[in-house]
Amino acid sequence: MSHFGRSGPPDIRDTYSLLVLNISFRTSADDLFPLFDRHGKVVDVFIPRDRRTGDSRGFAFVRYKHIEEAEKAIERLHGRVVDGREIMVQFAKYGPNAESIDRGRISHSQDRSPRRSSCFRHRDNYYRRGSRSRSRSYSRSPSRRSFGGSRRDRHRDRGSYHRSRSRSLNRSLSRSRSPVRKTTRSRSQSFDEDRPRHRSKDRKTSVLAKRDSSSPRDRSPVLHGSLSPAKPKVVSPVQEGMSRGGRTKQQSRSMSHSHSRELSSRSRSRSPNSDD
DNA sequence: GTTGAGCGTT
Repeated sequence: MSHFGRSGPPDIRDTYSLLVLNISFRTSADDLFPLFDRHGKVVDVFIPRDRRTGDSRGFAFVRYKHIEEAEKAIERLHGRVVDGREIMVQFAKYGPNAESIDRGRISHSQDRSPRRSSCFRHRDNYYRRGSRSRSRSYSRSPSRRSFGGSRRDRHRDRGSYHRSRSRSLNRSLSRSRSPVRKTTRSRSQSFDEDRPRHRSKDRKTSVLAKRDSSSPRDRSPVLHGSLSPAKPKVVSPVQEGMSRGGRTKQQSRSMSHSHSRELSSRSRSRSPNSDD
């Protein structure tokens, strides 16, 4: 969806597309439009969003009708601080169909691209399908003529092409590793395998259930909270008891049920290891 | 209140 509320891109024939990087996650197309429209006729402003969360992905596309206006906008707005962040403005190298485009120019020669299949287009599918091909699989033309290539290339060559949008999820998962896994793994496998399944399912449903944000500015932090480890409150005292007492996890599990019931029914003020 | 490499749409 574009800034003008239509479905899909507007008349993009012979427009010049600028990629605006490093915008704030709170910056909306309405913020960028007046800024860029001062330097020429802006045909469209589009901020790609994460399809699941709806969050901005931190960059935008601004389309101009004339190339000289686009160039002027680059000169004037590159490095400008918008919403607290120094934006980078450059010609887009790829069109909406991941075609290589010339200085951001979008002509009508993008009927269909054999390089991509539609199921691979969306970023959500990249990391799910390919083990390592979840990054842009479309061929990048080496003609990076515009400025700013060196900085971004440095970032890319740093081996950080794992920058998929699931970074917060990765952080959460890496943080959620509990030291409990160190204990005896005799019959604890069923327990160890059960817990993450429950959690991931709960997380998924909660994310889907809470996807209700209408405008980006009204975004509620509950989204990120649901993506966080989100360990159940009742499990923390049980985990403490497990790691300290060193009892088997089956026992702990059966106890955790009764404990959680007790703790929820009673005033929870009891110490979890009061049964020693 | 929150992240920060990078190229796109109901």
